[in-house]
Amino acid sequence: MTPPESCWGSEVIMGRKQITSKKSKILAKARKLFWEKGYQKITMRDIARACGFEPSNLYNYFPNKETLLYEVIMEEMDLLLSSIRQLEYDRKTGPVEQLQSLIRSHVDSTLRYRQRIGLFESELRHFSSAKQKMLLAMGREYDQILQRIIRRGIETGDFAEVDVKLTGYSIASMIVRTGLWYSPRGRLSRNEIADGLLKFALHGILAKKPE
Amino acid sequence: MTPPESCWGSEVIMGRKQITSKKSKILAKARKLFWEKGYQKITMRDIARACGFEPSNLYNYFPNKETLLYEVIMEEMDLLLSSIRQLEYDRKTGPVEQLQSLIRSHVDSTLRYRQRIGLFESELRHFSSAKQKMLLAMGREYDQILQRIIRRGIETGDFAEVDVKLTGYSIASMIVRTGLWYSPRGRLSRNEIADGLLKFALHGILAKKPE
Amino acid sequence: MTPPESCWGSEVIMGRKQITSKKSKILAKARKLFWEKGYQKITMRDIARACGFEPSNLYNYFPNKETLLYEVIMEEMDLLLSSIRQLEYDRKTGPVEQLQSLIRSHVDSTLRYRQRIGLFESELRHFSSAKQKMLLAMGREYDQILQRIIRRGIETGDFAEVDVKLTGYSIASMIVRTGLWYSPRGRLSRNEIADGLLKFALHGILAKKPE
Amino acid sequence: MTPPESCWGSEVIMGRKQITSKKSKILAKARKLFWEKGYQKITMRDIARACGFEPSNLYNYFPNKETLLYEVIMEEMDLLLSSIRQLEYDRKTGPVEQLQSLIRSHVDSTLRYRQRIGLFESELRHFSSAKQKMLLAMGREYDQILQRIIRRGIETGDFAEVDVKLTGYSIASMIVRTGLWYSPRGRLSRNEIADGLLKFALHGILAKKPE
DNA sequence: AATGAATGAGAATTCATTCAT
DNA sequence: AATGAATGAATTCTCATTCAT
Repeated sequence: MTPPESCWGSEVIMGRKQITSKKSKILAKARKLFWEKGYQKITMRDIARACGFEPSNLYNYFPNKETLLYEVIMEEMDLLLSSIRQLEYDRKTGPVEQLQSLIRSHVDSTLRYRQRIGLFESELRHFSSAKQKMLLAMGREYDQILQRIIRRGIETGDFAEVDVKLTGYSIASMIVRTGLWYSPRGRLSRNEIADGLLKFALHGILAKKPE
Repeated sequence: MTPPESCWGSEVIMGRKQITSKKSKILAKARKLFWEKGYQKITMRDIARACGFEPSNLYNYFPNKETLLYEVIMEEMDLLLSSIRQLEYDRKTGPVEQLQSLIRSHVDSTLRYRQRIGLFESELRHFSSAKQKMLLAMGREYDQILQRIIRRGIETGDFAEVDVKLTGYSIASMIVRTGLWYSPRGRLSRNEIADGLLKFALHGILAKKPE
Repeated sequence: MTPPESCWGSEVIMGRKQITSKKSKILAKARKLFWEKGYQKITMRDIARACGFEPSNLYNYFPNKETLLYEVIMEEMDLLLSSIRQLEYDRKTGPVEQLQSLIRSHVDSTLRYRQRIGLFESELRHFSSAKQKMLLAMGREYDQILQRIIRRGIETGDFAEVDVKLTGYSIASMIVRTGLWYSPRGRLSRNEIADGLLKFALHGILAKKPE
Repeated sequence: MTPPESCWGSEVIMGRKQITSKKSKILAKARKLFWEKGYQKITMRDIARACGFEPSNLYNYFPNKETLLYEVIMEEMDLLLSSIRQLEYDRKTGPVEQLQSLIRSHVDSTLRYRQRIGLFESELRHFSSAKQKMLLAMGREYDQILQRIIRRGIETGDFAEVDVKLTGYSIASMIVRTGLWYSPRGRLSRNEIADGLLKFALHGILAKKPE
């Protein structure tokens, strides 16, 4: 899975398109259901029914339920990471713009499917340790990218001397949990949310006291 | 629920048979387990074993597993709310101090039991609608208190004209998710975390440009 | 229990009145519940609650649930039998009047508590064989009395030469199942039902062809 | 439900996979057990064992135990009704013959499986109200047919002016409860029972007084 | 006479999964 | 690729009952 360069890679490239395209259809249905109700509450039957066939057929595509969840999460993380990886080595744009870019990508990724938080965090313990490692690695990569941006900002003098980790976690947390209250028909659009979060992350809440 | 004087009050009162003591012992065990592994993964047998008796005995105290979870969450929310409710009507201390106080209470409440996020959010749908309403009401009360502090800060000119809701949610999110990475033996103490979050919430990440 | 002569005997006679009176209060509550919902659906807790105390206390009066049912049934059968036993040896009244008397007693006994049939028949297999024997004996006694009336009627020439058993069972069946549809506020009173059944049992449904 | 031609019809039809055959085998086993011991005493394990597989497999055919019972009863009622429905519109045969026909059908239906009364009546409250309605409707249909025969008999002058409902219920009751005492090796055959009941229903018990 | 705590046996049901076809 | 039949392990929950007090 998870080709290094592009999140689209794996399924479009090759000859046996159909298998993979079927797989990704299942993944899409499963993703939706997992987000809506949570991994544990969704049964293989639910997923199969959503796909229009019988549960046993799922096992022609995925060895078990856990793997299904694993691939759902991987695909998502992959998507997110591939959209922010570039920031790491991009020396042209300043830290503020980088942060803005990361927040936008992450907000988008988060709010595309919403309704639940923690598909990642709260189900992590279901996985075999090999898969846990993979997932944690991707989580860490995200954290690294964000922290690197912060660190660079401090170096350039754009950012204050904050606790890098704490700040990184805080920013990520603000973003992830937008999924809890966001509604497509709500007061704020995704972009407005992203901008609002950026503003808060940059300036905090305090009024600028005029000297 | 909310005992009038102290959060420990109700069960310490002596004379009669400390009605709650057995129930609250069970709740304590259940709380620990739920936080550690998540509601779904914990069985009634697990809880009973932790209590030193057989599963069926649990049903002498709680009509079902859901109610057990409900009471665990209620107790926690109750504790948190009772420690920040006062802030609402406190006109003596300024918004910054109020925010500080709220963050400290919430961080403490969050990190007392840790290891899992979303015992509240992610399990909400298990509940009967009556219980959902109660829990949501408590969630809303928390939000109201936090937002009122922000609003007041804007009125007094201490805070900038931020989006009150978005900011409130963001602050809460930062706090709640500290549970994911906090470790009692980690680099940062609870107080340091609370202070770090406050600082970030107040000033954001941007360096103060000297005019 | 079940003293040979009178159905009132056991509890009124003696010194330790209170125990027995309490017992019979419990029996009364249990009877009502058993008739309403059936033996299996009624729990000891249901009965205890109806009596205003805790389940464990029931065991101070009855060794187990089965015995409770047993005594409920016995009391009822006893009542019915004691009101028809006399008919057997009564040579003064004719068979028609005897049949009338039996039907009235049985209809009354049946419709006092209604809503369910077969408290007797359908739960019979729950009992230990000793109790089964007792209950069957009482059932047989009822059958004997009814069949004796029929037989005597045939001898006197009042009744036609019917199959005694089949006819006896049929009459009893008609009576017992009135409980299924009888309502205190229905079109027919208990007496009208009893009279209707008697009339049907006597003349059948055929019109009298005038010769 | 009611197969058009014969009560065996639906499952014998070949070509496809005899969809019902497996279900109806289970129903047959379940029917036998329910009649023998009663709904409540029979466990899903009992039924599964009788079928030669594990309990969980039952749930591939019936969503729950209640539905199993429901289908057992429906099948039986259906069979009975389809054998007497025709009587309603048959103007050629007189009321006496119609009554005879109904009694025979019902006695047969009742004594095919015996040993218990009230699989219908006494378990009615287990059902969801939708199912209760269906079952009650079938019960009412039976009552209607029987009462219509009686009413017509009165109109033609064959029957006396009896209370139609009371008489209908009485006849049905006599029949239903034959199940309690009938034995295949007993003194009376099914036909003799049916004839005896008919005779009793027609003439009652009174001797014909010669004028 | 009454109760609270506890239990053990068992019940229905769920569900991921296997496997032959 | 797809399915129907079957399973086994687990899980929640029920309930009569016991027993010390």
